[in-house]
Amino acid sequence: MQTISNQKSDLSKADTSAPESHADQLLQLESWLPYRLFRISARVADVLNAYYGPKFGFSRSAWRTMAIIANRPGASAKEICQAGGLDQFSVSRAVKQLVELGYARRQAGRSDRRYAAIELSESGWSAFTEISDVAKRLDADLTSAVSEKELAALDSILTRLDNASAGILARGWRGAADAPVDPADATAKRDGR
Amino acid sequence: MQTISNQKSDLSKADTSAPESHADQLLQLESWLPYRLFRISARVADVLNAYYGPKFGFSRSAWRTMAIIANRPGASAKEICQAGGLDQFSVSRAVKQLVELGYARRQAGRSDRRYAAIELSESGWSAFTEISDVAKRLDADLTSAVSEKELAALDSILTRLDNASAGILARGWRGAADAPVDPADATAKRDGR
DNA sequence: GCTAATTGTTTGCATAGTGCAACCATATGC
DNA sequence: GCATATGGTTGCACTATGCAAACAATTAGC
Repeated sequence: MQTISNQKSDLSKADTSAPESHADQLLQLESWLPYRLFRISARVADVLNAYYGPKFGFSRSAWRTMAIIANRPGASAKEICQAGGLDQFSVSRAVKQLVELGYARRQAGRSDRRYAAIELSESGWSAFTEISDVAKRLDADLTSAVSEKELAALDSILTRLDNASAGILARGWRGAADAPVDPADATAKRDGR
Repeated sequence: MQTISNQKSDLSKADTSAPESHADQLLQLESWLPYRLFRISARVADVLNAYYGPKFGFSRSAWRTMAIIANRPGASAKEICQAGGLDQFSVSRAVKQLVELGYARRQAGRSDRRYAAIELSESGWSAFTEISDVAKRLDADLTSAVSEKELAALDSILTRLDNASAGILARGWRGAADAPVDPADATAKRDGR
C-alpha cells in the first residue's frame, strides 16, 4: 500500500522522538479498551444508521428515542433522557422529529399535563420492527465468531465495565487524575523542564 | 424499575401496543451489544474529553490524531486516516488545529512533497503524555472490577468482534438484511424446536 | 384566589462538527 | 508540454449540540 518512506529520517530532531517525561510506554489508541469498544460500536451504528437514515428519515437520536419508547410506551421526555443517556434537548428534538414524520404521538399526561406521554404510532411500530430486525441481524453477525460461553462471559464483564464507566462519568476526570495508578504527584504537577 | 413487558398501561389506544407483525421479542436497546459497547466507551471518552478539551483546547478528532501520530511519528495524513478510521477532512482539520496550537509540526516529505510528514512538537509530546496518563488511569479504573484472566478473554473476544464489525461495515446493511440470523426468518420463525 | 417558586418541556441562537465539491500542489505517463 | 492521478486543503451548506431563556402546568405560601 502506501510505501510512505517518510520515516523520521530527515525530521529527526532528537527531541520529537519520545515523551521521555514519565511514560512507561506510549499509550496506544488501538489497544486502549474504550477505543476498541468505540470502534466496534461505531461501525455497527454507522451501518444501522445507513439503513434507517435514508429509509425513514430520522437521526440517530431519534432512533435511540424510538427504541426507548418502544420498550417504555407512554414514557415522558424525562424518562427517555434517563433511560437513554440523552439530554433533554436531544430528546425533545428527536420526539419532535418522530412526531412530524408520523412515527410517534405525544399525549398530554392525564394527571399532570406537564408530562407528555410519548408513544409510537402504527407506522412507528412498523419502522421500529423493521429496524430492530436489521439490528438483530447485525448483532448476530457481529457475534457469530464468538461462542455462547464467551458471550456469557462477555455479558458479565460488560456489566461490570458499564458500572465502572458510570462511576467514572460521575467522578469526572479529576477522579482519575488523582487517585489510582500512581499516588505520587498531587501538587508537584509542574514538570518544569 | 419495571420490567417493561410492553404494558401500555393507561394510555392504551389498542393499536399502539405492539408490533405483533413478526417480532419474537422487542429489541431492547440496553441489551443490544453495540449499544452496550457504545455506552461504556462514550462515557469514558466524554470524561477524557472534559479533561483535554478545556485544558489544551482541541477537539476529539485532534486528540485521536495526536494519539495516532504519537505512535507513528512522521505519518502522512493518509496514514492517519487509515489508522484512525477518520476521514481525510477531519484529519486535515485536526492537524491544522494541532499545528495552530503548537502541538504538531508539518514537514513536506523530501522524496514526495505531496506528503506531509506530521510529528508532535515538544509541547505536543507533553500534552500527549499528560492526556495519555489520564487515559491510562481511566482504563485502569474501568477494568478494576475485571480479573486478569477475564481481561485476556475480553481481549480475544474484542479482537473477533472488531474483525466482524469491519466485515459488517464493509458489507453495509444489505449484508445484514439478507443473509444471517435465521434461515427460516421473517415469515415463519418456528417457536418450537 | 393570587403570586411565587418548581418542574417538565420547548425553542432560538451561537457554535462546533460533517460531508461534499471544487481546488491547489506535486508527481507520473504519454 | 499536457493529461491524469494522488495527497491534501478549503469553502459552503447542513446537521448536531449546549445553553439561556421562554413557556406551560403544578405546587406552595400567603
